[in-house]
Amino acid sequence: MARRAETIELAVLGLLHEGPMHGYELRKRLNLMLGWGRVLSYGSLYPALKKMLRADLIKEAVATTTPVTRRPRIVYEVTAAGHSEFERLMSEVGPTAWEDDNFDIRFAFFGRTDMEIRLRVLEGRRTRLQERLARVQSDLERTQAEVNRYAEELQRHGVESVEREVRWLSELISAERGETSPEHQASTSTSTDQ
Amino acid sequence: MARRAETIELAVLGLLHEGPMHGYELRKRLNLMLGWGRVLSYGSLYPALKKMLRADLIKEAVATTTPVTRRPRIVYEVTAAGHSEFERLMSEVGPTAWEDDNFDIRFAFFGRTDMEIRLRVLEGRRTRLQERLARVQSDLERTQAEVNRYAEELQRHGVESVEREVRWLSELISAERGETSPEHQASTSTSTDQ
DNA sequence: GTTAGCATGTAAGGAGTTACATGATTTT
DNA sequence: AAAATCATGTAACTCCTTACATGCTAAC
Repeated sequence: MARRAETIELAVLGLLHEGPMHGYELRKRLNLMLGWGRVLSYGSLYPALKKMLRADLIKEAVATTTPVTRRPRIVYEVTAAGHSEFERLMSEVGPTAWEDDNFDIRFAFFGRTDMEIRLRVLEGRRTRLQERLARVQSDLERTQAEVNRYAEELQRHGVESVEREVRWLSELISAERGETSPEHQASTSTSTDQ
Repeated sequence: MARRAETIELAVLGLLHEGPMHGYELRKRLNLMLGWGRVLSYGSLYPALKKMLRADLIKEAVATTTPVTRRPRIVYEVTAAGHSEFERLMSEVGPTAWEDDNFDIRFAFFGRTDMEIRLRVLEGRRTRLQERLARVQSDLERTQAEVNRYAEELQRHGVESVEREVRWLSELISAERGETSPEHQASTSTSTDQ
């Protein structure tokens, strides 16, 4: 269960919000968006689209810009029900929102949620990562395992990566709180730890 | 297929090399080792152990240190065949060795391979990540997608993370080559796939 | 004219999680 | 005494990837 089915649903709904799209394009955009790891396969996307069609979350539409010469492509757009579903999914706060695979796609569509939700999700994720760090720390203490040089280096790099993400989240959180205007730049060098 | 079956096999073989262990402990050690993401469930580990038993890669052994009072635990140790299999898996160079999920566990057991193999795997992974960066770069150029602020920030953070891992790999490669200088050079050539 | 990319699907199968079952031992 | 953790499994189910199948279109 690398990604829960809901994640791809949310992603499709979110992307389709930008305008009608067909499957192939949807896949490209998705892989660009969260392509830091596995890519989504057609065998996964097309059935998902069919399922969403049946659930009336999306509907087929005519590709207006398609020249007559081109093979007719099936273009999807969001229905009213799909829009509600998107809103519902995006306003979820709780583990599902900040677990590894779900967080990214939610974050990408943060522009369409309230700041209150954004803050809760960002803080939730940060807490999650900090718990993870604490757990590894305590596990390491009680395990007298003869760790070799490489395993140790891997551990160190892992910890550093997570700590880095925690700092990133902290910066985003203070940015959210600091500026009420949505026009601020996120890449400030505020070194607010945690 | 978050992790290919071979990965858990390699991990078990590698851990068992440190001495006999039972399932529960194996799982804990494994999750500590690569716990930056999903944890391995029992429903996954125990069947894998059974399968490895049948394949004669591991065998049950008596838990020598178990007090009589304790419930007898099934302790596994590596067979000769298991040892060969470990060697075989560890000397693989090629995509399977440097894909996301496989790389970590291989790296953790680097202490038990030749430097030649280590260098090839490290370089292979670095090339992989660099290709990924290049691909995202070029995809971004040809996509005029109206990326919102948050999606952009996510992208930026992703790129930075990968770039960071590339630097890490470069440092490790230099270290392997005996160049103990903390600074890494951009020199590289070997990217031959296999 | 042939390769590469566009475009849409289906079927089989693998891998692994969740939930279920059960019970011992240690810690609070 | 209760709660946590140790300890070992199985069955059902979900999700996803791989491989297959098909055909168009742009570029070289």
